Amino acid sequence: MKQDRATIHDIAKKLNTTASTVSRALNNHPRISEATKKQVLKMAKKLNYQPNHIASALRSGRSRLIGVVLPTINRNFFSSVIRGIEEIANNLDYKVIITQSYEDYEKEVQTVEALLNARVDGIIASIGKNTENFDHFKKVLKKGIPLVLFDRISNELEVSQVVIDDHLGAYQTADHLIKQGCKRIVHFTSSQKINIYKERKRGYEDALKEHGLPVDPELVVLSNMQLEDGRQAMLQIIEKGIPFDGVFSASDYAAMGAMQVLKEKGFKIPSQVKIAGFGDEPFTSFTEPSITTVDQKSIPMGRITAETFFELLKSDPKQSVPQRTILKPELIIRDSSKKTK
Amino acid sequence: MKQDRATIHDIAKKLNTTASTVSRALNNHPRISEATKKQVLKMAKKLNYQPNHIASALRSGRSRLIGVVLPTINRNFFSSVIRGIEEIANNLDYKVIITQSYEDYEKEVQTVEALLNARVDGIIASIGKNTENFDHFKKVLKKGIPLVLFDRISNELEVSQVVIDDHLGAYQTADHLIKQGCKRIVHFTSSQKINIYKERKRGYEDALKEHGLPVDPELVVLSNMQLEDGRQAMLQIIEKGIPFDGVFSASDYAAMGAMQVLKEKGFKIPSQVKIAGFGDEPFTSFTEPSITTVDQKSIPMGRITAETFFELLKSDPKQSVPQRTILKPELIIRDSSKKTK
DNA sequence: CTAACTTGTGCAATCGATTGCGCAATATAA
DNA sequence: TTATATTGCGCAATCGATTGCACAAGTTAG
Repeated sequence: MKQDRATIHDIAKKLNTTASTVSRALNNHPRISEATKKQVLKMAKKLNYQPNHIASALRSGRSRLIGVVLPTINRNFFSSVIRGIEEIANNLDYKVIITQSYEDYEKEVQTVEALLNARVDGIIASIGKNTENFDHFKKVLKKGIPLVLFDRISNELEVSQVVIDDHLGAYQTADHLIKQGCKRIVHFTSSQKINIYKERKRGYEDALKEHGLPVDPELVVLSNMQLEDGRQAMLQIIEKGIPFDGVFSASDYAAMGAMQVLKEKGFKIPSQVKIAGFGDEPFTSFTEPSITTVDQKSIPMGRITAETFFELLKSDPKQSVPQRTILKPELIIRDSSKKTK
Repeated sequence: MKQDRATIHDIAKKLNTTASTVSRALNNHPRISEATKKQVLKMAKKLNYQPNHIASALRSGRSRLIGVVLPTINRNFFSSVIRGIEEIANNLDYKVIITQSYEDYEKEVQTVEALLNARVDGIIASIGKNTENFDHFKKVLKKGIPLVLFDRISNELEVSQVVIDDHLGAYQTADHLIKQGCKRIVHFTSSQKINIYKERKRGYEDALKEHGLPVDPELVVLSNMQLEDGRQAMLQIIEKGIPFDGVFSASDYAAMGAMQVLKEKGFKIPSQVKIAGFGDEPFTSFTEPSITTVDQKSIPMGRITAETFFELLKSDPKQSVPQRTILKPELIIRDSSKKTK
């Protein structure tokens, strides 16, 4: 009784019918009678039949696998997005394969290649920092394989994508700092080749202009925006004696670094200097003072990315137009930017 | 020329040989001559041949897929473990499918079932909080499919597993607090059905005994140990007027909650009360004061889990003995437990 | 020089499900 | 009642690679 794996043939044999009929019955094919379907289902249950997805994938060309490519998984933002993706995919009985590019171009290319070989039904990706050539993604598109990008995107690609409105998030944050009294706001950013940082910087500048404040390049510092980068950047500004009364960092980690240095140097936050970050990293609510930041809506972003993906999957690959979704970020005001008259 | 997907048959045709030979040549079979191998490789490159893993999986029974089951991916510990797992798996050209159980028993069972249907070559899992029946894992073992558990394990299962020495981590932490002068240490823990919390509590108690201090059940609070739970627990202790001079929480989040309440109530940390958590969440180094905690070695844990998995995969399923690896945790001493004479 | 291996390849079955086509039986239309 | 549709199901090919077995040619042993 225990021949572990029943196949559709086993079911067919027991029912004196053929595998074709069983297959169609299980897939709820309209040309199979209700009676037959019922029988098949019953026998399938009795034999504890479990479909072999591999066999199905080979013949049908649909593997029910999605490949996800991202820089690294152990960062709050990315793991939250994956959470959202997996949630939706799981409901539709799709499996999610995750791979990491470690911000390495070669690795990203290899990884995409490997996913194609695994015959995933489509790919969801967030582009690595150092990727400037997009042929590997173009290849995916050319093959007619669904591709959706999120957060880190490229305008070079005609592809569906989901991002937050980085410009708006940054604009609102800078606007908020200004309204709290800041006149000279330091901005930490990173390579302007990366869409999100370019947009955030633009948002910052637009807010300044809107309020008639000068846009001073001296106040803008480029780095990788890790904790240490934020510290160094802040130190430099202070040592150079550049006057400032606010810090808006495009990354929470760099904001934290800046805050540490400021506190060490005896600046009072928020009375002397106000601080805001970006990303709503969990730690921002636990610091002292807690850090004003922008919620990137990572879990919804994952869900919407997955939904976009599945719509693409359903649609005719030839005539579908890339969907571009822009989510609204949310400014989270905390103590680091409180007005102190 | 661009018939996108070349198969081994295409290669065979061009070379006037058969698919068998091509297959063997590509797999470096010893019975194929070097000359033939060279030719095949060359033609494969020329045709831009990409193996179809699905077809290979169907015939060979090896899918090169690993299923990973965990409560939720967007928690630092778990995403770090996955990072480690994916690193190793990727090197060996295996793909990692991740699934989340959301600490839900039914979901966990379904998920394991689904992974089996996807014909993964094996499963790596961390058991959900509410799982008390392990039949789904026993089934995996019975089928001879490699299974490795990490962190949240069960003694009911004869299975390979990778954990940290929770007892040691907790013992060292409690020992440290005592040496810093604590005499009455509150302990936050969770369901004692979960191995890690049981072990941590044991470590805490053993340290007390070792130093001749009483083990007072009044000082032990059970909860889910999220931020809010930590707050509530701390409030209760304070309101009940139970005397204490230290807090050792089996979770960093609850430690944070406790710290917030203590500060709100005017307690001085660490001079009046010393605090320690467990897990080395990123935020613990950013709080004020920074929180003493235990590094769970999540990325190495992921790597070792994967390595254990692949050894299991190589070995004869019938005669392999479960491997149990216990990693040494590392106590990270920060300001929240500094001695203040 | 013959028996016994070793080497190098080909044949054909196989993994398990899907699916285009064909056909009989039944239903509907005219 | 006859012509046309519709319904329900089986046949057999197919997806692309793997692999046990057979066998010819070349090697080695005795």
